[in-house]
Amino acid sequence: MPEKDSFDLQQFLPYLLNQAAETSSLEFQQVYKDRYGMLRTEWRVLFHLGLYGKMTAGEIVQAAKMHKTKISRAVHRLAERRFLTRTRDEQDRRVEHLELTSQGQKAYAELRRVAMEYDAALAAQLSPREMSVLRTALRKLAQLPARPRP
Amino acid sequence: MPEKDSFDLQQFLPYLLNQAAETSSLEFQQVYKDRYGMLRTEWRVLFHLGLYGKMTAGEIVQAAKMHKTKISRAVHRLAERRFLTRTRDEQDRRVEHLELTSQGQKAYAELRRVAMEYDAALAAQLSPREMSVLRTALRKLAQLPARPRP
DNA sequence: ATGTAATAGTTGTTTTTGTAACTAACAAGG
DNA sequence: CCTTGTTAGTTACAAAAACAACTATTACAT
Repeated sequence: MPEKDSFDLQQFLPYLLNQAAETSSLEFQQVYKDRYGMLRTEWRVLFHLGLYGKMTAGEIVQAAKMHKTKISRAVHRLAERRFLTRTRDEQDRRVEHLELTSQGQKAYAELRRVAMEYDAALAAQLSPREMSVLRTALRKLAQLPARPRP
Repeated sequence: MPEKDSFDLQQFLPYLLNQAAETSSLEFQQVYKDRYGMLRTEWRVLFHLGLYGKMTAGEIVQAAKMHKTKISRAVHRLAERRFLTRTRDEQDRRVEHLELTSQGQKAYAELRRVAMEYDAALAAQLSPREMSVLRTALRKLAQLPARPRP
C-alpha cells in the first residue's frame, strides 16, 4: 500500500494523540479494571477524591472536564461498592460532598502506587528533555493550566 | 480542594494524553460528524483508503490498530453510503478489496484539507521544536514506526 | 482425501456512552 | 409570596463500543 499523496496520517496530531493515549492507557487499565472492576471514569473520580480530599460532583466535573452524567454514574457505582460516601450539604441541599471511605483510600493508595510506577516506566522510554517538552505540550493542547494548583 | 500528597494527576502521562487527545479530536470531529455523518472509525477507514489506495479490512485493522468488528461495521456503513466498493479476491475468497468510490475520494479530499488546516492550527499553539519533539515522543509511546513508510 | 487448525470477516448480545429531558433546590425581581 | 431563571444532580432512551460466538474459506498434516 504505497502512499498516494503528501498528507501523513501518522503525523496528524489528533490521530497520533489518540494512538498514544490508547496504547499508554492499556496497561494501567488492566490494573484498575481487573483488580477493582473499575471503569476509566471511576478511577478518575477516585483519584480526584484521593488527591484533593472532599469534593462535590460538580467540582470533579470541572477539574476532570468530563460530562456530569458520566460523573454521576461513576459516583453511583463507587458509592454502591463502598469506595466513597455522599453527604448532603445542609446550606445548599442540592449539593453532595463526596469523600473516600477507608476502603476507597486503600484502593487509591494502591492504584496511585501503580500509576507512579507505570508513569516512571513510560518516562523511561523517553529522555528527560523529551518528557518535559511532552508534558508541557500536552497541557497546552489539553488547555490545562501550566501547573495544576499550588 | 488542597493537594493531599505529592502525586500529580495532571502530570500522569496516560491521563494527560487522554485529555489532550480528547480536546484535539473534538473540533475535527465536528467536521466529519456534522458534514458527513461519520464516526471516528469511519473517517479512519476513509483516510486509510484515501492515503494508501486499495486495501483489505485486515490491512486496515493492522495499520490502524483497531478491532476488526469496528472496522467491519465501519466498512459496512461506508459501503452502504457509497463511499467505497468491496470486491472479492478471486485467489482467496475470504478477503475483500476495499476501494474508495469517486464520492469517497471527494469526501476524503475535503476532509484531508480540513485535517491539514486543523493540524496547522494545533501546531501554531506550539513552537516548531516542541512540535517535532512531541510527534517523536508520541510515536514512541504509540509504538508506531518512527516514520510511517518510505 | 480428510480431519484439524488457522484466517477473514460478520453477527448477536451485553456494556458503556451520549443526548436530552427531567426533578429538586435555590435565587432574585416584582 | 409567586413567577421566572439557574444550578446540582439524576434518569430515560438512543447510539456506539466491547466481547464472544459464529460462518465461510483456506492451509496443512496425516
